[in-house]
Amino acid sequence: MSSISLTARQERLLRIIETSIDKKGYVPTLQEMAQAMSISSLQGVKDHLAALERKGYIRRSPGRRRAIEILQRVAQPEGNVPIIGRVAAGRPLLAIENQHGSLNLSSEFLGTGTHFALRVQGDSMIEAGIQEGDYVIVRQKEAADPGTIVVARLGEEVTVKRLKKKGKILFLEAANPAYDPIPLTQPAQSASSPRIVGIVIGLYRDFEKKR
Amino acid sequence: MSSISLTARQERLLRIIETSIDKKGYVPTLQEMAQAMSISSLQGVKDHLAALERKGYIRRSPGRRRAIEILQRVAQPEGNVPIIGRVAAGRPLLAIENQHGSLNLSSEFLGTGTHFALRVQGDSMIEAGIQEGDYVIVRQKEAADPGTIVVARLGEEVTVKRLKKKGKILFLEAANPAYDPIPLTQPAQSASSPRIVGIVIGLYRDFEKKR
DNA sequence: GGGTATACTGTATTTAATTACAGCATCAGG
DNA sequence: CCTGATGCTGTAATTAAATACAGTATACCC
Repeated sequence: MSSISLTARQERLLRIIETSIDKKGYVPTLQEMAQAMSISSLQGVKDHLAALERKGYIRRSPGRRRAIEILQRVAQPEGNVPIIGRVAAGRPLLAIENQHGSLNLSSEFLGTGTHFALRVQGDSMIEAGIQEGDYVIVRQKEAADPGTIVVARLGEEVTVKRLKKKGKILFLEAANPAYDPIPLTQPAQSASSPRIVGIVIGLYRDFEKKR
Repeated sequence: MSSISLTARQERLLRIIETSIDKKGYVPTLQEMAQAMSISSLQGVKDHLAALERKGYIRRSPGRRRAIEILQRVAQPEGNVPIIGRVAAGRPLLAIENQHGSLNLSSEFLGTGTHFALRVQGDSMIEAGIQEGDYVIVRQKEAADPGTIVVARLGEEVTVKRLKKKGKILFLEAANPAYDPIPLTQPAQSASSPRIVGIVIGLYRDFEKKR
């Protein structure tokens, strides 16, 4: 899945082309790309395109107008949620380590913010209707309201829990009574203390292939 | 949501443009459209484009090449699942009456066939982890294997049930024991007898806005 | 039965957009 | 310190593709 890396300018150009296709439905002209890149000469754009083609990100049809096909995207298209295999415990943002594919949801379901999907392991949320193997759709956020189902990081582990408030202390509670609630210090006192990563806004279950 | 209807030829041209954008990422030329439509003159294509623009389906930028923006699609893009409000009891295929939006899923989750999404009403499948308000993703099919969760039509009603086999007779069984199993005659004897509409291949739950 | 929309054929013209050519500056690697 | 890649400027030439113009035929509506 890894591929030849792009320079900053090359990546910017590819993003410009991707955006135009997503928003308008057609490929921009060299002139438009030059303007968007603040380049006064078309040759500069051509050079970047040649580099993108050489690196396997696009395919051009020489001579023909508007004929740039994108083979490999750099930006996620709108509504595309990456499915994450493992979540790294780096601070302050999550590093998306293994991307196991993607789920596409209409933006009316997503709302604003950065989203990712996570495969649920274990049965800790079975009473909330979340089963093992389900994909939870998560919006990245460091804070949440009590009652919300959140994704939290506990050391190296990432779990799905319900946020509860007892008195003035917030707890991460599993829907399964076999698990003990975990107190949440807020703001987090150390790098290793429990931390909210995001809130669960959706769930997808695949009845066919339980991969 | 209703719009000015297209003639057969106009609709075909719009589909050709949509397909090119979906598959290649760019708009076809008039020459390519003419070839795909089996028209030898470009003027014929231009006339159709003018009609499509007049009816509000596309927007063109006069003089500029490749500049056709689609404002209203006729074909669902790949992976797009319409959310159905009501399912008409017409035979033999379902008539999609009210479209309440759409859900977009990567084709790796969908597989082949015609799909739609349905909002679950009632708690008849609560023990299978399907809750009221969930969207079930359905692949249209008239037959299913025992054990599968299916969508079936019972008179004017459409319900989600599990297909069970007892001896040689197939039953539609709710996961909730409060409901009685319904025997399924196969093949269906009359227009009003229970009929399988499709199989549930996925489920989406929205935790945010319970619309 | 005249007016308007659809659905084309065929050729000529124009131009939007790509390509070509000639150069220059910077930086990293061997 | 030479070589190759990146990252540009600027002008001229070329051409892919849209436009323009002139017709033809059918069908429907008032």
